[in-house]
Amino acid sequence: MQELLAITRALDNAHRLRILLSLRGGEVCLCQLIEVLELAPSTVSKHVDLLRQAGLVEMRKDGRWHYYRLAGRGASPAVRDALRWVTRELENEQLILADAARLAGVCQSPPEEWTACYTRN
Amino acid sequence: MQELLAITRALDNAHRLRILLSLRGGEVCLCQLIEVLELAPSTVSKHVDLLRQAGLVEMRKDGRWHYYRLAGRGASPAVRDALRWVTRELENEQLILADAARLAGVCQSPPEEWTACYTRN
DNA sequence: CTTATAATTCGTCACATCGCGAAATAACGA
DNA sequence: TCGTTATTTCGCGATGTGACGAATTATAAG
Repeated sequence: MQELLAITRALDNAHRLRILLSLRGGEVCLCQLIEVLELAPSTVSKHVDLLRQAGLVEMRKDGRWHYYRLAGRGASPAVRDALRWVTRELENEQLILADAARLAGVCQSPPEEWTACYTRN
Repeated sequence: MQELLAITRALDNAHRLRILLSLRGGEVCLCQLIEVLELAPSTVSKHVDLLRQAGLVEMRKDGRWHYYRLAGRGASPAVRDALRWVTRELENEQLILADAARLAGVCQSPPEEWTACYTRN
């Protein structure tokens, strides 16, 4: 019960759903998610942490950057079903398609070549 | 997106999950759910209303009694997947089994033959 | 060592949620 | 009609959530 509630709680927020759908294509670092969602860094950090607590997302640190990805083979059935469910439901949503387009722009160049996250506008 | 959020919001509460699992076997009226959950009538009423708004349960009025059941053939894919998901995840939970046992006791006799809901203790 | 950048933690504020009891509503029965 | 029972609505209080900015930490670059 606790595991399922952690998952439903994590899924009960539009921004967190958008994060999950943004991770369909593979790893994305936090600063890229900030760009996509247009939220404060601290806010996005808390969102991904909640997704991680629910087991929906995994993290990898590479220097300054923290890369997030959808939970993989090791995930529980509850998590895998949840990810399939939300992906199937939302992948054709207008907002999700727009996020994907924006993310594609942000991912043109790797973060090393960016100008700074917070100083850009 | 709005439909999915209504569902995840409805699923993000232990009492509402217990209500859904209590409806696996068919129609149950509100006063029986009150017995199972041991919550105030107004509280349970609000919970089932939220489940109904999300499309997860349907209602039928029969005199004084309001009978609730899981959404059926007419339900959207999102709803049907959600119900399959939570049912599969929880049907073997300790608490859910206990609820089922209590509900079986409450359903021995139809509500017409009960002593009053709120005067019993 | 100093600076800059990515990310997190912390404190705060506005607002939503969940529980309850009291009161209102609906429907049956005497 | 009047009382009883089932349900809903309303208002309240305690608690949780989601947003932000400021301060802190970690790592890389100069």
